[in-house]
Amino acid sequence: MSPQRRAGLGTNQEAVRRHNLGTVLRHVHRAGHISRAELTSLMGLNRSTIAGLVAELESLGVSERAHPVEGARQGAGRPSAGVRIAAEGPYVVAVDLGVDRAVVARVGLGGQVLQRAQAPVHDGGEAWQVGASVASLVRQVVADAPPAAPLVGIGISVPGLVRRTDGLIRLAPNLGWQDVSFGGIVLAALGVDIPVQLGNDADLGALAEHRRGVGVGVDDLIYISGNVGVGAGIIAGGVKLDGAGGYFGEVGHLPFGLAGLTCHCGNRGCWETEVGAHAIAEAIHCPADKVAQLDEVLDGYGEPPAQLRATGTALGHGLASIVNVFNPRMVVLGGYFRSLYSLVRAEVNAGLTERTLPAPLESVTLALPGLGSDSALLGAAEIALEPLFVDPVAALGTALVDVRAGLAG
Amino acid sequence: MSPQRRAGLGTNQEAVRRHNLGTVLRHVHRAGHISRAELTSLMGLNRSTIAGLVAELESLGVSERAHPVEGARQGAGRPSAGVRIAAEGPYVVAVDLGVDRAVVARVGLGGQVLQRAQAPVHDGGEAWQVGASVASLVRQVVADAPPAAPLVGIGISVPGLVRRTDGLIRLAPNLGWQDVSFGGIVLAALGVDIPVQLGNDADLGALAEHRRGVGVGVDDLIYISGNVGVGAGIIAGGVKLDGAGGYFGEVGHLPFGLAGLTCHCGNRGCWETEVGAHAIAEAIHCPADKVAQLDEVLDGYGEPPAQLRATGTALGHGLASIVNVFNPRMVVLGGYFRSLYSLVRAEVNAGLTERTLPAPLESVTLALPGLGSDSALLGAAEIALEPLFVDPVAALGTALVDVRAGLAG
DNA sequence: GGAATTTGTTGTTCGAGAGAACAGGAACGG
DNA sequence: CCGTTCCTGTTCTCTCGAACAACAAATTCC
Repeated sequence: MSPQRRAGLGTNQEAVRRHNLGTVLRHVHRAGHISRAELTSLMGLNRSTIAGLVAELESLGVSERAHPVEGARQGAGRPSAGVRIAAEGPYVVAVDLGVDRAVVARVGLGGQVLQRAQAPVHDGGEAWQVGASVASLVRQVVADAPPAAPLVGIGISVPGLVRRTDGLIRLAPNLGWQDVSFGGIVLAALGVDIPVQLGNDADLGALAEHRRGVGVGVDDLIYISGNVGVGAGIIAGGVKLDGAGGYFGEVGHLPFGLAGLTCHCGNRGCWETEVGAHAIAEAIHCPADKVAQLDEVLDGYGEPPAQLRATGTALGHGLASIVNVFNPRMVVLGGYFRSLYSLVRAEVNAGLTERTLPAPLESVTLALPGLGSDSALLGAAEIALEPLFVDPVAALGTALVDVRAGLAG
Repeated sequence: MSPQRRAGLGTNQEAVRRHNLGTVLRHVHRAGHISRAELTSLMGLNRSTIAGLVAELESLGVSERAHPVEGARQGAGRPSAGVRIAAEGPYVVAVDLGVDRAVVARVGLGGQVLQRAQAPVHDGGEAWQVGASVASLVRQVVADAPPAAPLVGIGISVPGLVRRTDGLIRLAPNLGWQDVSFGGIVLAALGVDIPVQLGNDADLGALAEHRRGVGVGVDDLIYISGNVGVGAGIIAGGVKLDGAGGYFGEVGHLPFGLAGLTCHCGNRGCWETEVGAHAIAEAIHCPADKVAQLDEVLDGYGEPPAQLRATGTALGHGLASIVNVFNPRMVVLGGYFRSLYSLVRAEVNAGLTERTLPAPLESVTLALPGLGSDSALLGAAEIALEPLFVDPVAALGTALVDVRAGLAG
């Protein structure tokens, strides 16, 4: 699931080709439209080698020749031909499973959302019901796709703990799920067998912001997600961290709460009891049935009341500990923290500065997501696309070619 | 400093050879004595390719042909010739800078300590004084080395924050240092210019235990070091985490302390105020001048007094949070925690079990260091050896060949 | 003792990237 | 307006490293 290669293996020449082909595609995916000259300098390979790789990608139907990139290089010399994602190229389906709604999108190489659909998800719905409605959304989203374009896979963002090895949803408290094989359920509802990847919403938010959001070029970042529960996704050295089981970054139960309130996990003083959605909702007397739309409620405020300012300070203090431990260059505040931070920015910053050690403080920045509320969705797309960058030929081999017929059921 | 390759680069054929040669050497280093047949299956390369790589390593003088490995394979077939570290092969010097003493060792490929020396370090000593005495220890340790053997580099373990980019010691509270370029000081005292690597003691402990200690084969582990201050080194996915500046894993200032004692960092309730050496010393009425030997004091106890049992519970509770966040497969308790854990194992385990979430708890193990008190020292050796595994030819090129003459000053 | 099995060795093949030579296309300078 | 300069795409050849095949060597098993 992670892009890390197995350590200790040797490299044969087939692996070289695979890696280089995948890396070219990764660059095209990142930039959308890039010149061959840029590819040569980015990858440090010879012009002729790049030409061969680009030609192979074109023959695979994933990229196509394009006009030179606008405003690329100023000066003399022959302009370099562009490479861009093919119009009828491969795509994936991304699913963002929220507490109250599911968003499904068709996302092409390059990270563009080509089509989108959503539907409400009933609280406490059974997994197979949710799976059926997700499958129906998938069919909608895929209906207008070019017939020749292959479907590479499905990526699903889940608000809960996802086991790394097999994508099993171990625990999703806000969905009321435990040990649910949601990937299999969706595939069964669709009646196909294609690669499915699942991930935690905070992890995927971090991945998306790192690749396409405010965190582009930032190799050490943390994405804190407020989505009823509080979680973090961590990118360290440019790599998404998973932990032994896939549960890396569960910061919601760190005991930052001085009041010592009891948490649903059984312990006391968890950070979630201070800055979790339910805690905030209670503090500002927000009705319980609107907790899922807490960000909209917060956006409605002009001036923050004192309770929110105190929450902002608590958020800043908690972030200080997180920064001390993870030493990130950037912390992205996602979910309802996005709205909260806009309201009480001063308090959060003060709380952070007050408690962070000097060394980690000097290089860290707080930021809002560059992808708005689509972070997790686009992160789901990224993990579904990942096989293409590891081995384009193999990934296209397992892709679903005749999508309409395949999903007709 | 970290073994991660720069992302986005292409692989040319020169890089392939470099990588494969380094990987063979890495395996020989790890195993000490390994058969060529094992190398072929581990690396997935052809027999003849491995033969060529091994021949090159032999011609470089880093490995030599050996008898077949004892008790390797049972069954028919020609026994596979062994590969082992050359007797007069390259070595490094490892330095473990402690609070009260410096240990210096000559360490060969394969991780064997070939020679060792130590000297007390005066509390509050100036960096140049410490540097001079370290340099003198280095000369001792190198004196009996085979004259043909090259010195690849120096690795230094420091109890403090080390900046990743240049190895500057940003802050070492227990040495009273701030912004000290200790690597340069030692090199100047030696009068040579060879590669020097510095690292935090907990980080290096984690690295060593992962490669040569209890954590062999465990790709997600945490090493908690108790050395006056409390810190953690984290290996995730088989890679040591550094963070943006190199300060990843500073867990000593997480606010786990319910009593809310004031810490030297200015905040309240830091974990160090509960399980730090000074806190423990105070709790058991240990004289202040023996804090540096806290482990020996603890080893003197037969039955733990109540105060230590409470400390054990606090340690367990803190570890629970750490396990929740980092989701490791193993937690190694180093420094004086080694002695403490042996005394109050039950309390630590109970505290951990009580507060860890079910999912991360089910896969985690507490362990004692497999390398005793040499973890940080051997970790320092590992980072000094690392260049050899990235590019053996280049690393041997920058190595010091005529060591006696070079260090004669 | 012969068959089976596994490995080391040697020479050849194959494939991917590097490099050189040439052509194409634009900006620049006069 | 035209030649120069600069950079890039294209094509062909070269080089190098890994794979492959065939054979020899060394051990176990029957």
